[in-house]
Amino acid sequence: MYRLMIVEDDAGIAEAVAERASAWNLEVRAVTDFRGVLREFAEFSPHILLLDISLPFFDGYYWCAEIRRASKVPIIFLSSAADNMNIIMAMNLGADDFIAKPFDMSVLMAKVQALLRRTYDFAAGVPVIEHRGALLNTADGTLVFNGEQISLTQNELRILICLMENKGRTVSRERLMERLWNTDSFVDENTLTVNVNRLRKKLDAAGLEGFIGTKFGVGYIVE
Amino acid sequence: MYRLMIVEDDAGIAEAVAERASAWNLEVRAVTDFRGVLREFAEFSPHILLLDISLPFFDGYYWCAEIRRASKVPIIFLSSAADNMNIIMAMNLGADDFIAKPFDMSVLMAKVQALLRRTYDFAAGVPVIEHRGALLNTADGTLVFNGEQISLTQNELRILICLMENKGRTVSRERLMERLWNTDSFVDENTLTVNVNRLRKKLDAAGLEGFIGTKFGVGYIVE
DNA sequence: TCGAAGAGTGATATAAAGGTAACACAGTCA
DNA sequence: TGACTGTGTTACCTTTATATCACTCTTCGA
Repeated sequence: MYRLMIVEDDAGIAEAVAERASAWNLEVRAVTDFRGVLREFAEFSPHILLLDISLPFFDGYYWCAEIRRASKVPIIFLSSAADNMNIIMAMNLGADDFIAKPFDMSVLMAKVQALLRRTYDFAAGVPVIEHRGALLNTADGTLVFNGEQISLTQNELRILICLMENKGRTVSRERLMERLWNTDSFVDENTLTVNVNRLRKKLDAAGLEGFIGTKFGVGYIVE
Repeated sequence: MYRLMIVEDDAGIAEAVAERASAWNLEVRAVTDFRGVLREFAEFSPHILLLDISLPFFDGYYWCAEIRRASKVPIIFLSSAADNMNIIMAMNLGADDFIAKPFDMSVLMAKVQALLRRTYDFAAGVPVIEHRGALLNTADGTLVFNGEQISLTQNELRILICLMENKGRTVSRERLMERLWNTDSFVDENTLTVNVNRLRKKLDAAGLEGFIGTKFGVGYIVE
């Protein structure tokens, strides 16, 4: 089951989208704290994100840029200011689509489906990332390798998702910190180290030695 | 270099797109045989496909469905018939986006780039410098040559970036000193020598002998 | 209410990177 | 050629980044 997160200050629209998306069998979270978007994003870890541009406190462009620092999650902008400049700006910030308000709900849903399909592979109905024969199901947070199931904690799962979403590339410790604990609560840097360590132990025990590599002075990598 | 294929019977549009896409460093094929779309598709094997809906012989929906039987290539529809029903239909056929005619060329290009990025991984966009077949990934400090990966330390990376950005020109030791240690802390001049030495050893070991040359009394050069 | 699991903290251990000094070697010029 | 200066090489030491371990605190359910 895919998770959809919507950041939209018009409660009417947010509600309508939520209702319709639920009908499409999507789990929906409508953000209401427009200062804590990053925290909610990290918590909910959606498979797709709908972003309004005009928001209280910070605008959609800001959140898009922030989120793109740590995640490749598909992003669709929803905005009444749908002139060419805004569209181009959004795309350059890493957005995947741009829908003008008011929009037809069926069109939105069709685009959401298309983007989910594009991102999480055509055939599979489940968002699964594979590497070295290990299958990470990002929907329910299970890792399967060699027929055995490795159970991960929240923290371990988030770390692994972030690394596997970016496999082949180094993910900085800073990014992981942001993704796990969003700046409001000050968490020791070492806590990340410890959590990576715990994750590695589980992977090792399952026969996945060296699954997570260290790039000294930079971060971690799965490759 | 990505290949873009456009299926469009208005030669003016096709040409304009081809021109603009070339400027974006895309290889372009404009289909002219509207019965042999599949053959041309197979021949050219594009990374992305732009499809008009109203075409001679068969319409864009037909080709989209045909192509989707064998390929997951990203498809963007271009059409003047951009009502909701058409959009939904296109998306359900496996399209990735739908752009109404007439369209702004910059918007089209932004969407093409976004879709290529989404489909062929975000890696494109990471600043990479090339020389003598060696690729320097400035984001995570790795140098790839002959299939093997050389990991560099912070200092080594900075030196190499500075030299490769100025390839063909001699970079003074003074300038490297400035770039590595920002004047506030007084660092021995020899430290630079040592770091260059360490970098050279890694390059030599990877088969890149003489990658960094010395200009006696001036500085270092990559050429 | 007890115990197990998850999560954060601090202390300490280890490994990697960076800096320094001593000396060797190479270009330059009288 | 020999003195001088710039650069290369090596060994050693300091600093910093990461790993590991032991402990605490919280939550949650039996």
